[in-house]
Amino acid sequence: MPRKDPDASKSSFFLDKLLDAAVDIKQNPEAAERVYMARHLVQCTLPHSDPGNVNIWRRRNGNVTLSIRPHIGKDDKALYPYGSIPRLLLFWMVTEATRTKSRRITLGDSLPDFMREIGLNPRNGSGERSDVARLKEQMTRLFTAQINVEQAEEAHEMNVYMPVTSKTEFWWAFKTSADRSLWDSWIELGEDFFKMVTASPVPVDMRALRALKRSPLALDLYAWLTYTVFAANKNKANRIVPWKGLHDQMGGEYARTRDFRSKTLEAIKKIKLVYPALVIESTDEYLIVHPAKTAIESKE
DNA sequence: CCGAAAGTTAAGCTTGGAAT
DNA sequence: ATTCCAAGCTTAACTTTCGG
Repeated sequence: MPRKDPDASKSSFFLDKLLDAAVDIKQNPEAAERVYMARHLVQCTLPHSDPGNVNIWRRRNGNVTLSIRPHIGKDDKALYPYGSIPRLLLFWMVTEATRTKSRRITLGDSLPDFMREIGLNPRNGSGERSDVARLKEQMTRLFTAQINVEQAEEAHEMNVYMPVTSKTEFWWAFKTSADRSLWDSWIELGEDFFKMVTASPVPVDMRALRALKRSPLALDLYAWLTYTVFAANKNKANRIVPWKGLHDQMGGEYARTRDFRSKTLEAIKKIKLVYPALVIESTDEYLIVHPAKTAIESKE
């Protein structure tokens, strides 16, 4: 009873999931699963793919520069966090830090539960390409990295160098399913990193993250748009953002801003499915974000 | 602007072996 | 024999470049 039917079922599993999430979010706005991202990390973002063995990695947004100093592995290779997994981890870390107001964050006692919580699938094998293996790799890369924020104004310059974590303890018992618990695995966020991420958290909907998680660009844009709408509402005015500037802060590595622009507009189409209240205008030079309902109903 | 091509990453499927 | 994993394989998506 073979699963044949190349065309019908093939259409697009991923698109189905996106549409399911879109319907759910539209029909059940009150069921939002509120998670947070830090404002600074919304404005400057992580690499999409492995930058390879380079010394440092930078993103600039106006006079704020975010850089990442990677952990150096045994063979002297730079190990950057990249792709969607460290982004999902950051959403989780910021959310837990905000919720508990504590630098120490526990991972719970079950690895599969933890994975589901951050939007990964614990049951897709354990090979090199599985979520478990990639999660473990990206956890190491993210937790051992140092994130720096450099703020330069006319007569004033402020630099903060923040190790993401100061201490970690993991109990990976991967061998058999009975051992698949994290016991009391925990991480302790670096002091300054903790201050930064809890200073001004931006609330987003976990359901949207799960739907967009295949695209680092879409994840970044969704969080950024949520924040930008919030800022537009606050000023009661449209936010007018030059494509060039947006490209600098989250552009992946597109050589031409116009390529970045067209890919971003495609990603925004998907984001509008999970954030239907968005009102966006686009010109050759600018992306214009209108005041609108925020991605999440404000707390009562 | 549009679409094709090339290179990465994500996700599902298959297989083989160990444990029950 | 059946179940459960680990590992490998294949295909779908995504990112980036480039030329018409």
